[in-house]
Amino acid sequence: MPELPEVESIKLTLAKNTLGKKILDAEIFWPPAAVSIADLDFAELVKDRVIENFDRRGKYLLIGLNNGITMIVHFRMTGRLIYYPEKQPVDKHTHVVFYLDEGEMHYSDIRKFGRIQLVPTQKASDISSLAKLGPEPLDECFAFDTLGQRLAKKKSSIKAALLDQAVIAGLGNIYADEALFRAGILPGRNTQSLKVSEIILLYNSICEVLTEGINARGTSFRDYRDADGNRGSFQENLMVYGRGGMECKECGSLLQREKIAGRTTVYCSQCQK
DNA sequence: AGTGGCTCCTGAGCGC
DNA sequence: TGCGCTCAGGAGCCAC
Repeated sequence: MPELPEVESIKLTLAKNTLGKKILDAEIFWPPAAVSIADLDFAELVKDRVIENFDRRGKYLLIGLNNGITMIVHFRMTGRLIYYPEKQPVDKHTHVVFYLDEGEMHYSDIRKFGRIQLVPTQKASDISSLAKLGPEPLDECFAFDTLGQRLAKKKSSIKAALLDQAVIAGLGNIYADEALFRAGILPGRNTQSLKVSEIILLYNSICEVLTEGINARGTSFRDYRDADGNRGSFQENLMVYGRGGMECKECGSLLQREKIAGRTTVYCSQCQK
């Protein structure tokens, strides 16, 4: 499931392949995936437009076109945006195809949760899903005290707080569990109970796990692929996610699996306090 | 402001 | 082989 490192990897591979290319046409095979502006036609709005820039906010990918329109992509669970240099047949999960002046860009999504939404570029940061996002964890201005201040306002479990995109943008179930393991903090701990020393550990763990995730070109636990169709490799480094009932790689005790904040959460009751 | 439940979806994995 | 069940989950929404 694309979280921050995966979306960043898609952004980089897609930019490498499609920056400056023109969209000759778009074909929509499953209309709910392609959200247009008001009642304007999606394909008409992107047709004959040049892909000008790429950006990312949290788990959202922003693709700027030269007519003042931005495509905001959220992949949710199984969304993929893949560039093919040659003509590529569509399959049952292909929802949108962008025909470029060189190659094709296919949006597919098995579970149909993801969306490509068109917005006027000037208003992109105002749309509610982007406007409410918390800070980017890898921005230079994001310091541990920023994290501390934002956590201080929460009264939930630390796991719920990390998944809350308004607190910090880009973490999902995988990197939240991994960051908590590295910080040695139990996911069910109330946010208010965290000491400053633990928030510093957590801050460092979040930055570390996301940076390593990006360097590994993402985690391909199951479905994730970058825009070249390649898998990432961070799944090899996972300490807890998807390892419930298995031995902790640090201490050998059995990893616990529990629903916290409605999400399957894996942790080590020995290494995390 | 918090939690829990529901919704959107399909495929994998399991028991029988 | 195949049926039916459960599970996976990001985010928006609603009720409490």
